[in-house]
Amino acid sequence: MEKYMPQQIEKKWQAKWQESNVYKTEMDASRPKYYALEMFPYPSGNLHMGHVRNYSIGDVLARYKTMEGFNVLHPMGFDAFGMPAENAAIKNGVKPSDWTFSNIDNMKRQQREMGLSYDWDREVQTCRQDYYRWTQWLFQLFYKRGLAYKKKAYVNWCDTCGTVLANEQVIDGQCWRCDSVVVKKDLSQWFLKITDYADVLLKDLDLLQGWPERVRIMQENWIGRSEGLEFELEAPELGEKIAAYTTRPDTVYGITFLALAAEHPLVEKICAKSGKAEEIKAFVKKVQSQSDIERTSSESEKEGIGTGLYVVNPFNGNKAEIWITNYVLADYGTGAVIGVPSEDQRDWMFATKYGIEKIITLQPKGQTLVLEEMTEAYTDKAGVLVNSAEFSGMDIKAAMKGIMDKAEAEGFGKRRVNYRLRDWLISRQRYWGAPIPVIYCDDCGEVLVPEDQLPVKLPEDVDFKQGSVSPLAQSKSFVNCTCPKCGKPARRETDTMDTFICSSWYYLRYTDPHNENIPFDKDKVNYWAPVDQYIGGIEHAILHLLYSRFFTKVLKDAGMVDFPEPFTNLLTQGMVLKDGSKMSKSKGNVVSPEEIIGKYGADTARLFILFAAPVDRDLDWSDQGVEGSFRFLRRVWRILEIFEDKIKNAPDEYDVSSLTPEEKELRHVLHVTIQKVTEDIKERFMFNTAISSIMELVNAFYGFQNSTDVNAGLVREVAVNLMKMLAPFVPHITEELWSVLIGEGSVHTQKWPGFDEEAIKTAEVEIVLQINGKVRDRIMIASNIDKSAMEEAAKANKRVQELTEGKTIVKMICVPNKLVNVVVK
RNA sequence: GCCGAAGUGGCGGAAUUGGCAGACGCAGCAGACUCAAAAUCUGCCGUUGGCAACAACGUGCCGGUUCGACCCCGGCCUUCGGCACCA
Repeated sequence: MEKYMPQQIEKKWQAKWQESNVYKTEMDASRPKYYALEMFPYPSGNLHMGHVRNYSIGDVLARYKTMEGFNVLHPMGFDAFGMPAENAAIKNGVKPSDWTFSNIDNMKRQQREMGLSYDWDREVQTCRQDYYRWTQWLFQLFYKRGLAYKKKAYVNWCDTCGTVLANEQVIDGQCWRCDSVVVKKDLSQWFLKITDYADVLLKDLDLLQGWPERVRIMQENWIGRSEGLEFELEAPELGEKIAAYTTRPDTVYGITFLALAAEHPLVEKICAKSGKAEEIKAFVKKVQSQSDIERTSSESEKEGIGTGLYVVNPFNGNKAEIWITNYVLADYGTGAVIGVPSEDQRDWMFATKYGIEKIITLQPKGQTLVLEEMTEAYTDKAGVLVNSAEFSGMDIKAAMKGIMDKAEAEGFGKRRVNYRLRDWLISRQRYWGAPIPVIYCDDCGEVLVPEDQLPVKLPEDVDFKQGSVSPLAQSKSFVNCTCPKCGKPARRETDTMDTFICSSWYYLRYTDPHNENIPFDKDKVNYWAPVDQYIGGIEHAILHLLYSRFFTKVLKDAGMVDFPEPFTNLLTQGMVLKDGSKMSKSKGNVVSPEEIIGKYGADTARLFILFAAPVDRDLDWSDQGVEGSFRFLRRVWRILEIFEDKIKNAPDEYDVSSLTPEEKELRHVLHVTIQKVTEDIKERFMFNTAISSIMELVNAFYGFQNSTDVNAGLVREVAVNLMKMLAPFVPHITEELWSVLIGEGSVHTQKWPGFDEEAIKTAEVEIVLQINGKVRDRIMIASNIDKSAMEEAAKANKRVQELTEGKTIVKMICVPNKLVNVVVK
């Protein structure tokens, strides 16, 4: 055998695998399937270590499941629409498509150099017409089902990106991509009605037992369900009823004002009637000029302006002044909030600031609150109602029920569930995305582009000069069209879709990527999907994972898939850090995968990244650690080289009973390792400990490096299983060793090894002897002996005798094959 | 503020169901091989005391349960992540 030369053998095997198409998968209803999926990347141009980690984890699973006998689907593709391509066009004059495709080519090359077992025939690229045609088709499906609509609304606008953003894409009031401060704009935009599915998206989180709990909790919080009462308060001077929503109906007798959002639809009418029109308008203008950060920070000052107009509390006929405020959100509940200063801290501060009356309607048990002595609201949800007409004297629970019943009986209110989740704003005023397939006609209004005319293609005659808003709007050939209904001249929608739409269904397209008639065949999708194991970063906990769940539920309702959830199991990998912080160009701590692979080979890179930390924890990159992984592979190579002749010439079957005690011990270690590695991969995703136990096996193997007369059958057994167990982690070196030493077939198509129960058993075990819980000695005893025999062995021990002399043995605790604890006084 | 996760040697981490704390690796130290170095192989490697056998201490802090606690319970501290005027 020659020296271990990773670069040579890796290139060789990558070429062979590609040539023989070994990773191609076909549907086969007679075999159990396994769908392993890593989140597809944005084609930024180069893989980073996060990708390497992501794909290494997925590849181990895919290869392992294949060896276990599953029909494994393991595809890869590119989330290829988006701003960076367009920015490159603006900056360098490159066409977004050229920029994207050349980046894809480079990243695919890098992925191939990692030795990943993808079925490249199934690749999808969301920016290609054969894909976005179906993205548009799905948009129309949503439209036809009443789930896509256009409305004028105050939306998030990023000036730097020149486009609107979804709520999920605003992080701390800033654009998720460029960190610019997001402002509100009143625009007419397309939305998907994800709120229709809020309830089921929340409820079905229970089905996702294979997801990390924290991700489920994050989604639960994001959806934010609350129950309460919505009721109407009459405003006689306006001739209107104003609806308000509260989760504390028990406090309604304490209402002393009504707070409206600055964007509330009645603000204009209020101005007309109030006599303070100019002041109110000035206040509203000031509020709207504030950024989201200023407006939504809980520390920021609550401000408002009294309108002099009032509403009537329908429960007790009390008058309450209407205030316009900076803290009520227009798009949650009804945009109007009852003010109950004595039982809500924010209302308390607001009322104190503006001299608004406070009424106590709730008293804690065994205590009497007096307004003059209070310095803050009483917000505990416990106590007895006072000043609340027929509800006085009731506890909160009874009062809540009674008050809501009353509102419903008298017809001015209704129980209601509210969600924090808002509809998904999907319009983007950008070029490099899937055009929204809608036409506007002066006579017919909003018309869908007929299905046989899909895709609505992106035009080529586009000007990307910086600052130009919505490049598509400038392409006359794109905008001008005829109405599919009446044939008159019409205009095309010039907005494209949020790229998160493209990524909300790609995992379904992989099951049938070349279908030209429908997005995917029902039989195929129901065979392969849902994804058995999805792997990706925690940063998608809400965005992509919530949108994909929504899509799947709509497609299920449309009869296109039979399953309610797209991803049965989710693994959220940790980040790859260097020197304790995230790798970034600005910090200058980036380690390039290409460089590492060039120096040590892909196997070393994969091994290190899987060994250095558990998959779900952050991993600190260590150049010395990489050296260690490389050393281990050389060590494997060398021990097999030492035994080359024995391995090649030994039979597969041999007489195990003829082994020496030392050889039996090696065989014991082998089978314990098989058991441990199998469990670590299959049950626990603990690849780091799986690798460490393989290292222990190799260490044990080295104990025989100078034993020329060691049993050849055993050596072959150890070598064969060592190669098989390492194969999912380091596919190239194991394939090379397999071809040299075994010769037949590929290591990757071998059956995953089982372990021999007999070999795992041992005649003797070491047990610990404790006195009062402290370890005092260790002895070898026969395994699986009964309790009394263990006690006898402990009592016979010299150390135990010495240390218990003159003391009384209270009791003895025996744990089979582990320990005896002698309790003495 | 609310919700969640984590805290173990010089470092990454292990201990799967309450049962030997520190597997495996990195770094370090020593030996073998070598003219020498590198590479490789072998051994040592939590702290303190001791020639040693061994003893005491030790999993963020304080307390509890237990024969026995990194693990369970109560109360804190620190770090990280998510949400944050949602009425």
